[in-house]
Parts: sequence; structure tokens; C-alpha cells
Amino acid sequence: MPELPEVETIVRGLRACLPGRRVEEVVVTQPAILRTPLAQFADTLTGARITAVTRHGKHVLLELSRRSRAGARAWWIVHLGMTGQFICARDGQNHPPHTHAWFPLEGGDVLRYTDVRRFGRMEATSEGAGGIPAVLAALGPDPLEIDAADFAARLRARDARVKALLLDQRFLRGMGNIYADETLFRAQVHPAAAGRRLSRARALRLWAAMREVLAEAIERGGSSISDYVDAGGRPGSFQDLHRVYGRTGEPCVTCGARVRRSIVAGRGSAWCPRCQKK
DNA sequence: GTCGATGTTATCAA
DNA sequence: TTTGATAACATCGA
Repeated sequence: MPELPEVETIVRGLRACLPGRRVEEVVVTQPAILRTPLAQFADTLTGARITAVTRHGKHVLLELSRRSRAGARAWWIVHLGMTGQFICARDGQNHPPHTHAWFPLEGGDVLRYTDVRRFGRMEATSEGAGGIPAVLAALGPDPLEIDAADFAARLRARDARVKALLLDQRFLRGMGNIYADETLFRAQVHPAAAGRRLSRARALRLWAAMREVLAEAIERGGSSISDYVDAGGRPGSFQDLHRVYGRTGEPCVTCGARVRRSIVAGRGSAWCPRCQKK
């Protein structure tokens, strides 16, 4: 659920409420969500001021005022997994079920982390040589930043299926199952087509479709299928514009053929058998 | 009650 | 290097 557009929407919401605020307290009731030992995590965050909130792929990056002895900036990195919610709430007392951590802020609000399936993770770390924490170094380029020629060249250098590549965070950071399927449909590319088998023109079309889908989804505040809400607890509306995802068996909006669903690269994939040829 | 599916990634084996 | 299978978890619906 929280793919690039959802995380971007959450980050924009957090930016309206977090920068400049100090973390007064760290409460973690489910330490398994942490990649950093609890004591170290709490030490890093407690009393620190949040100076900036950014997105890196599907990760939320909170820059902290604190610095390590070596002078490196500290970061709080959050990945929401499949069902994670990161909400800036007024009510610091009544937490919904599956709330595993919360962070009272100076001035009264509480930043709250809720995650039904507990696939999400958070950690406290410090910047690497490039200014961004080393844990994020292995991720590929951002789908909204990579240029068309570069994308086409990288795609066509690979034997793997396009769907697998779009979902591979080392190939591109931020795409997930919904936006991969919606991108492939708009570009009229079969999810199981091999990267190398795509013409340059089709690879470029895929790039354009990807940007278009992501931009529209961000504009609509993301897709709310089951759990996703933004930093204010509000759902997005891009699910109303899905053309294949969640429409299995329904007529293709372009040609009327029944939308199919099959497993490609281990992931459920929805596609139109008539519009999306290999 | 059981089974299978659900948006995530990490890990292991071939 | 790449790929596929599996596990982590809770919920929902058949």
C-alpha cells in the first residue's frame, strides 16, 4: 500500500506539522519494529528536534538536529511496510489497535505509528559520505528523477521481466504492485515481457506512463485500498482511477476485454490480455 | 475451523 | 547475477 505516491503524500503532511518540533518522549511497545536497539533508538530521538522530512523511495526520512561525535547528522528512517500508518495526532491518549510506537512532541501533538501486519520497520542512524544514510545506498534512482534515456537503457540491459524490474528497489526506488500494474497498462506492455525484448520506443513509453501514473496518484493523495491514510488520517482517492489493479474480470477501459490476473515474478498482477501484448 | 489471498522486504538456495 | 520460494504478520472472505 504505501508506495511512492502514498509515502510522498504522508511526507508532505508531516512537513506541515513536524519541522522545528522537538521529540519529548519515545514510547515503543513492540520493539520488533526497530532495526536499532531500543535504548540507542530512544537516546537518539529523545530531545532531538526534527529539522526536515523527506522521502527516499518508500522510506520516510526525518532529519534530526542531533549530531554524532564525528559530526554526522542523525536520521530517523521509517518504512511503512504494507499496512503502516504514520499520523500526527492531536489526541495522545487513545491509540487505535496495532499502535506499536508513539512520540509526544513539544507543543502537544503526538506522532503515532500504527501497523496491523507489522512489516514496517524504523531505525535511528547517521549520514554517510553522500549525506544520506548508508542503509539507503543500495536503492536505485527515483522514478520521478531518472531521465527517459537512462531508464530505457537500464531496462533494456536486463533479462528479467519488466514487472520484476519495476518492483526491484535496486532498479528503481518507490514503485510497488499497484503502480507497476497501472504503469504497464498505460504503456500497453505485458508484465512478463523481458526488459531486453522491449524496443526503445516501448521503453520510453513505459517511462512516460510511469511518471504520469505517479504524478496523478500524488495529486490524488495516493490509493486507499484497505489501510492507507495520510499523515492527517485521511484516505487518498487514486483507487477510483485504477484501470486494472482491483478490476480483475471487469472490462478493460480501453478495449472491453476482461482484465486478467496472474502471478508474475511472484506477485499478483492485473493486466489486459488484448491491450498488453508481449 | 481452514485455506488462500493481501499492498512490503529480507533471506536463502539453485 | 538472477530468480524463485519462503517467511515475517494479521485480517478478511469463501
